[in-house]
Amino acid sequence: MAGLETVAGKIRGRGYKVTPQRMAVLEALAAEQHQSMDSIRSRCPRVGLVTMYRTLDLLSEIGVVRRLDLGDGPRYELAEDHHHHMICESCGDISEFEECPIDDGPLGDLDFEISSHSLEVYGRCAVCAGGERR
Amino acid sequence: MAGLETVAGKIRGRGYKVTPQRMAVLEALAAEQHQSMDSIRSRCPRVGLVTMYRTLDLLSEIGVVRRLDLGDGPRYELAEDHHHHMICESCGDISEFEECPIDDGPLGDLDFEISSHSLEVYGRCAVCAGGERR
DNA sequence: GATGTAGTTGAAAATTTTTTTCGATTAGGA
DNA sequence: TCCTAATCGAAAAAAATTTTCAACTACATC
Ligand SMILES: [Zn+2]
Ligand SMILES: [Zn+2]
Ligand SMILES: [Zn+2]
Ligand SMILES: [Zn+2]
Repeated sequence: MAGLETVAGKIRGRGYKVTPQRMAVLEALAAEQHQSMDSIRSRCPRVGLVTMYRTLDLLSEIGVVRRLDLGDGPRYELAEDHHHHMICESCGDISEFEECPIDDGPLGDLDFEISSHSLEVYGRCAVCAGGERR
Repeated sequence: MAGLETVAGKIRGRGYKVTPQRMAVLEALAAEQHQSMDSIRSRCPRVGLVTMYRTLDLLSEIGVVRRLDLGDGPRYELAEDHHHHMICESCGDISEFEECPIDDGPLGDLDFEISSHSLEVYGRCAVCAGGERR
């Protein structure tokens, strides 16, 4: 995982200040991927709600954090490695996978300059799919 | 495009009633894909806000409508054909493409039972990319 | 066509989520 | 140590979504 030191440097590099609140949010994010606002908040009760919103905005802007829209409210995660999500519609579990069909085999001629993308698959996780043999 | 008659049948088939409000929302949706709540509402001013929310929920539930999360607020579109979206971060234009890397080449072993997926690409549309040769 | 009823509607109010204000506080350079 | 622009957060405002509940209506049945 990219040390928080590195992130601090990125923040300063952009002319922003490294504050205890920002570091607290980063640590909260480092504890677990794709957390909801409430989850993050409960991990750093000292950080005010407004600051929370602003911090997540700022971190997203400088590319350190990624905001996700997985169906229920917004979620956030550290934008370390590129990956995609599998959302279990049965138990709500969210897991990740690295394989990327977009990077692997480029799309045909879309006449569009792609800078990023997101891919989510919905269905049932291994546990919920139960013992049912494939 | 799947006639609205068909949809009416699907609504009745699920035990729901076909009301003027529901048909009005469907017609509004048929006018244009991926519309925001406001856009849909302006196309059927007679339908109350609460009914609007409930109708979109119901239509999503029976699979007639697809709710999209493309960055700005939620958007809705008729779930006719399978396709994906290209969102221009410069002008905000949203366009579609049929090519589907997930259906084409299945993902590796994910140990996950996929029932649906969504894929969005962000970047600059042809217009915004300007004359810049590839 | 008239009747009964469960499903539906929407105004108002309650909640929840996000943004704006603005005076007090602070990180970090000089 | 000083200074100042950046930041913080309580409070209020605004926006988005949901709940209530009494009146209304689609439609199956008679
Ligand atoms: Zn993730
Ligand atoms: Zn990818
Ligand atoms: Zn679309
Ligand atoms: Zn697809």
